[in-house]
Amino acid sequence: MILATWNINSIRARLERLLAWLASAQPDVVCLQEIKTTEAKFPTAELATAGYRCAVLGQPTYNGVAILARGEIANVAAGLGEHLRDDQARLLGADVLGVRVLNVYFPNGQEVGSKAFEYKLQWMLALRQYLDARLRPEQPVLLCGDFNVAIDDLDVAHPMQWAASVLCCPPVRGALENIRAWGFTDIFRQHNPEGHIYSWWDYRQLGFPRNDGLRLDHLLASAPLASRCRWARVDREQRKGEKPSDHAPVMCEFADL
DNA sequence: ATGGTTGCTTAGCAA
Repeated sequence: MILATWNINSIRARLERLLAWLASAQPDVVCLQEIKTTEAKFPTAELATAGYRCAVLGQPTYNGVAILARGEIANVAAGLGEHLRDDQARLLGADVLGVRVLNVYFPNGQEVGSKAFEYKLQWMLALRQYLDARLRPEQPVLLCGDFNVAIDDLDVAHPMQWAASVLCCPPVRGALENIRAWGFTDIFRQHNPEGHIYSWWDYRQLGFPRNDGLRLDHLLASAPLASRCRWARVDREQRKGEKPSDHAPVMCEFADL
């Protein structure tokens, strides 16, 4: 099974690119973030024609996540439930090919010390509580999406410039370690231990041409799933050309699924 | 320190 996670930064602005990429990359499962639209305006028909079923958690203008799959999508669950009650569309869980897939779009946090930053830390703590309450690390679980966190300095082209930012600062990295400690392996890092492979480049300041990027989009797998991972890579081609998202897809393959 | 770019929605916010 080939799975991808991609912050597409508006699915309606990127639909033609998405359809062309699905046809060439041939993923079985795709987790999208920042679809920036509602269920009603989601291009369900176009994706069905391309061979994908969709589970969508939408919101006007901001956020929004969706899971696309060639097979059945079952037991769809939206949000963090009792662990964090709000109206931001940031988490969608579903069973796909025997895997519990959790598609996440973490809050960015804007500035350290801001209300948005406090919300980010609260959201991350609630995610750990959600995992504790609903799932077991002995199950095949994949937590993937845009985490808005660079796990360590191997995920950052210029670590000094970002050390104090909402993407890298110690409280945020600590909150991510708390989530990882539930029972996840960073399967991308496992297969790319040298680091310095990025998934996001700012639109400004020639971020991509300079490869001034960060790895913010992650694939975290529980042990029984991590052991099946054959490879993981970033599809940098999708950051090139006309009107790219500021993120590239991160992909992996699992054996025997 | 600020601004640089993009998308949604149409001025300002979020990233």
